[in-house]
Amino acid sequence: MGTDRPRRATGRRATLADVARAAGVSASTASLAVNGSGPVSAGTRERIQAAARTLGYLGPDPVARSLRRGRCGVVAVVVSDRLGYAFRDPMMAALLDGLAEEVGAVGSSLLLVPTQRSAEDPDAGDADGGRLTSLPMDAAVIVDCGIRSGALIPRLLARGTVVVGVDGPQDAGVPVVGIDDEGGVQELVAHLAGLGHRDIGVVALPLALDTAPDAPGVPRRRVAAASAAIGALPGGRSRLAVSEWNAVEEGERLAGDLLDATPRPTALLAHSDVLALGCLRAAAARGLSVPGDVSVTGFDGVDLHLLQGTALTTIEQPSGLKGRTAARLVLSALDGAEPDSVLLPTALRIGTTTGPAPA
Amino acid sequence: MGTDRPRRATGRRATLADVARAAGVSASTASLAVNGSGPVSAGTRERIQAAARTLGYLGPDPVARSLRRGRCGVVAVVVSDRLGYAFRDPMMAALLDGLAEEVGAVGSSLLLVPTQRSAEDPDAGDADGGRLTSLPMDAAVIVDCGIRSGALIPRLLARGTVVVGVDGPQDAGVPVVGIDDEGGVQELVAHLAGLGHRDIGVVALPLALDTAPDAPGVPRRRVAAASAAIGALPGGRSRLAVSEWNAVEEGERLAGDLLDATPRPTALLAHSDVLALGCLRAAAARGLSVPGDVSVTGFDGVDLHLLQGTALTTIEQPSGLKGRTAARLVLSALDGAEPDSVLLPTALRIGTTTGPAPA
DNA sequence: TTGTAGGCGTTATCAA
DNA sequence: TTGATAACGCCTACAA
Repeated sequence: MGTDRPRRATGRRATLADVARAAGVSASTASLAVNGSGPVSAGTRERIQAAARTLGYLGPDPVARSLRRGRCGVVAVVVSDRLGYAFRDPMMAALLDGLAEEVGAVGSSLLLVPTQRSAEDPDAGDADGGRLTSLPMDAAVIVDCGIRSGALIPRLLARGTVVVGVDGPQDAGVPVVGIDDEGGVQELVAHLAGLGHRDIGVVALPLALDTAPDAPGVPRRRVAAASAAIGALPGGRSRLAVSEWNAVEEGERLAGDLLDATPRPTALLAHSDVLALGCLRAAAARGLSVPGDVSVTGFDGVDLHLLQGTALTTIEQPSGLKGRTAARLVLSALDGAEPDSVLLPTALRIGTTTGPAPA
Repeated sequence: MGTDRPRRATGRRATLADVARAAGVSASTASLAVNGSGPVSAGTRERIQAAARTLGYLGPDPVARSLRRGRCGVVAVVVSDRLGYAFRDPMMAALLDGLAEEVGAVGSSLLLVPTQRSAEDPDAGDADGGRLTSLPMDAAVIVDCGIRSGALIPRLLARGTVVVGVDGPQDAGVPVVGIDDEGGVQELVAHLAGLGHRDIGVVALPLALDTAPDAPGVPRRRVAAASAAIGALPGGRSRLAVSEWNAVEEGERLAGDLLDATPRPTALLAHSDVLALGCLRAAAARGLSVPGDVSVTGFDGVDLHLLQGTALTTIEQPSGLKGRTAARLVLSALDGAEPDSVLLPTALRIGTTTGPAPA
């Protein structure tokens, strides 16, 4: 457009300089008065405040202040581009809630940054479309489950942005808040094995959105752990179905495929509660009883609000705490510390969806 | 671990001026080259790019650019402080998805701003804790359902921020994307009345978080419409239970109270699908069959992933479209237009949770 | 207690 | 095609 006038036609908004001029003081004094950040005599302060009111001055411009201070009060959260699905996962809801609570306590807010849709080459330099690095932010939290991080993290770090991972990535030089995924899967398999299950269908989180194979993220870690644990059972057999995204519909579709196979697996081990809910629906749609005909396990321990006293057997993880912990790592890194990664505890929660393998 | 101190270790990050100096050109030319926003000779461009690479220049600083341009590429979404619950509402998920999609198309992102927790006086000047007006943003989308807006909107407008409402507030001088709440409730009541229901329990969204009574938001509008419509039935009787927040647990608690009363209402009209799910759970917990003993209706038309072929009777509203529409209003207002409010269509969807009133 | 000076990093304007 | 200049609005040493 060319006109050097970013503002509205109605004349510009009052600025601190205007206030200072009107009050007959210098801009620096006005700044002190407005921010309460220095000694100002009562009379001067009042004159300044009066001038501010008269001119309709609404406080310092956030952008200008950010430029000057080097901080803008924004923490980015990099999530899957499938926002609609990401938000429908109660585990993500709790995570965001925890994050927002902690960063909000210091006056910062969360900037939601979906990864680019349909990034062909995840390792391309602009896997993030250049967008992430052109938005104002003090720090970025990478929620690894469902993210192709590509060259994102190095670029953010080079910029001086604080980066914290959730559930990954490992070995990227950033602190990560995570859980023992492998341990959790092993517990589930052991539980099923104890009930006599040998033929287990695995409904996995989307591998396509995982980090690179050599630095596996949540989906690959859980898949590998499940294959290994099931394969180690005497007579153990696992069949893998990989979802396109973490959604109930996907769980239902994949579980349907697995349950229609012959012989039918006696248990389904889903890698999220959301996928597990889909498994339950698939079983119900086929008239199969749970756990009579087939056992189902999830992972996350969120409240799915299942009807009639059904409780999912799952691995509980502290999602809200995860968010709060990630926020604390962010804040301490912004304070100049170099926080270490954190591993949070999980627990097997046995519900009503697992039982003895049918004969 | 390791040596990741890309920040202050070697001094400041490379700036455009550094690149220009290294390439032996002026800052303005460097800017043109870096942004591709003007005529630069091939040779000069290459020298500049080489210098940028050498110095590790990563592109313009977003904050400085924002200050200069007067735009920062951030659209705030003001939501209930109960983020954990807000996000667990599939209707909010769809709304955010739609919003993110449209604003993302022009390179902007969403800034999540929860309203202040426990604001005593919603009309106080700093009902937003001063936070909203101290964060960088080009526009704000106020999701009215569950928000005390207080003095927020006037303050944002005074700042020159574009403001768009979703579901309200009416008459605040900002364009609003909404639906016909009253019409929807009336359709539901008519449907129930046609099935013989006269004694109807109403499970309402949190009024406490509503806008001022004289400019009612979604909760009050739906409550008023329900009272009026039920009261207009011959022999019609309504009982009201108001939730503290929009969550399944709340619906369950309130529906429990209503169902335990004598005489028991023959139908529950919940003002959101999430609350309705709670109603279904409460009925199940009491061994009441739906719709045999009690009918249940919701509002929103989201997919609750109910088990076993249960489908909620509800009012469908186009949540994703709502988000996309709000985004379009934002973008056109940022372009200098003065967009009008939009009313989106709804439709009654009859499921399996409503049936004839028991004798 | 107040004012002066300088700069945060970028980009629009205009002249060369 | 390039460069000099001037903001954008604010804040903080430092000086008075």
